[in-house]
Amino acid sequence: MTYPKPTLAADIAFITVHNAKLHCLLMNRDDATQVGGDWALPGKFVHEDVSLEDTAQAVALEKAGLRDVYLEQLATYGALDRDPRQRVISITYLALVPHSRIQAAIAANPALALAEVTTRWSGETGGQAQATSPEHGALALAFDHADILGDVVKRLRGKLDYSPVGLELLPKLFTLRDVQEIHEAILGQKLAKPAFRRKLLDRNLIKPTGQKEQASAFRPAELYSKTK
Amino acid sequence: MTYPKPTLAADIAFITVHNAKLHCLLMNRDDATQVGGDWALPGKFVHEDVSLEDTAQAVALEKAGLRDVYLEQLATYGALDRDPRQRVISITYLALVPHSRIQAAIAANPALALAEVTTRWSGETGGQAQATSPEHGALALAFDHADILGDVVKRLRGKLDYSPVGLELLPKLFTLRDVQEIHEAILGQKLAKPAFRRKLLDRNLIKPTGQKEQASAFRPAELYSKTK
DNA sequence: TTACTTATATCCAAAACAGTAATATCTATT
DNA sequence: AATAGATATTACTGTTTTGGATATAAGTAA
Repeated sequence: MTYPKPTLAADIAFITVHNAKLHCLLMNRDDATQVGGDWALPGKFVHEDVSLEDTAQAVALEKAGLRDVYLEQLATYGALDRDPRQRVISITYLALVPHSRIQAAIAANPALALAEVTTRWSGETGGQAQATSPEHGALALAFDHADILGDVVKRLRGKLDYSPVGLELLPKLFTLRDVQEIHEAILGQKLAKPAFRRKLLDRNLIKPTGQKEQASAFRPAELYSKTK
Repeated sequence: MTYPKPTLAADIAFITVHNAKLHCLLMNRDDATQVGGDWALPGKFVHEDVSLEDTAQAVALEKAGLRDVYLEQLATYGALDRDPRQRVISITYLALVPHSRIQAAIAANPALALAEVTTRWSGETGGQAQATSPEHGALALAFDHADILGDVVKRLRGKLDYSPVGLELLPKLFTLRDVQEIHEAILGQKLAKPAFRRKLLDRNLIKPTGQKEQASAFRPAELYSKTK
């Protein structure tokens, strides 16, 4: 059977938390025709002989120099006019990466920027997200990537309710405060410390290591690691 | 840019609850080459000039004669060898349809069958699902459709925790028992009646109509409708 | 009218939750 | 060495939520 096939792309939202704020890695588009915004999620086309997962990992490696990132499929976007030049269907992935790893990627590639992600809505319905970076200010997002980023935030918030989310965003050893900071950044609101501690520890997903936080100005917190 | 594009399909899991059991609409494949199983989720190829949502609704209309079904995107499956004949990437949708509507579809198309869906696993990880119909017994599922059905069940169960799921599976008027039966079918376990009532009513997603159930052998229950 | 079945409302104990306060521990300063 | 300051950790308490059981109401059928 032969018929006009649409073009398929895999785009990735590399998410991290920095300074208690949610951030996403964005790429400056140096296309000759700047259609619909200068900044976009890193991505590449899906070829016939490469699996989706491999394509996504290839994006991570080629665009950000990252190996073995935590990936999770988000959704597939296929509106007819999402790219005004040609029909492109985008399979979007969510990548959770510790800030330390993202920093290395940015330093190596000047087209990349780490933008803070904020959302306009407050309820449950979702909506668009906005990206802002210290160097470039508000970033104009290409295609439907503002909608996608909105869905990213929605997914992250939804997962926090039932799932031990956020550990992928942390290094091997971390304090309870680090975890709380991540949850607060994703939810966009402060959480009560004792309640958060209890819920986290009761799930038995992290375990104390006996080691203490280094270079603390005051009493250092205990370091935890994932139970595996 | 030109490169070898993969083929894209939209497949739909039409889900309904019948006799307190979870069911899915499956289609008998009459291909000359019966590769990997006789039964599959209804689907069609995605064309360059049709949106994903429209393609999915077209599947509903062409294969099952259903208009305006409730659709929700599930996930996109793109393993290299999921179809041994050629590379096909499947964007899978979940459709929730009242049993009355499904029945009409089956009567009109002999290639269709409504199969009970059961899962082997019990925990959280997920896994494959099995399809059984009274006429054909255990159905051999094509491609990775057993995995997809497993993800369908997982998604449905996950949504029950936080969302008013199941109302799409019911007619306009329904009893609280109908809703509970749907939840029990999805979760695969019995629920306590008073607790279920409270949680459901406290969410204010359904409202009493003052009307009574018809043709009940004993005391008829009150009929409810969605609040909108 | 009575037995029977199911729907609906009421009640109580157990568990989960949130918020506040108290204590412990470490650093920096004097 | 002692103390103040800041933060981590634990302990306590009242409130809310949950689950299960029970009681009451409402309808059908004999």
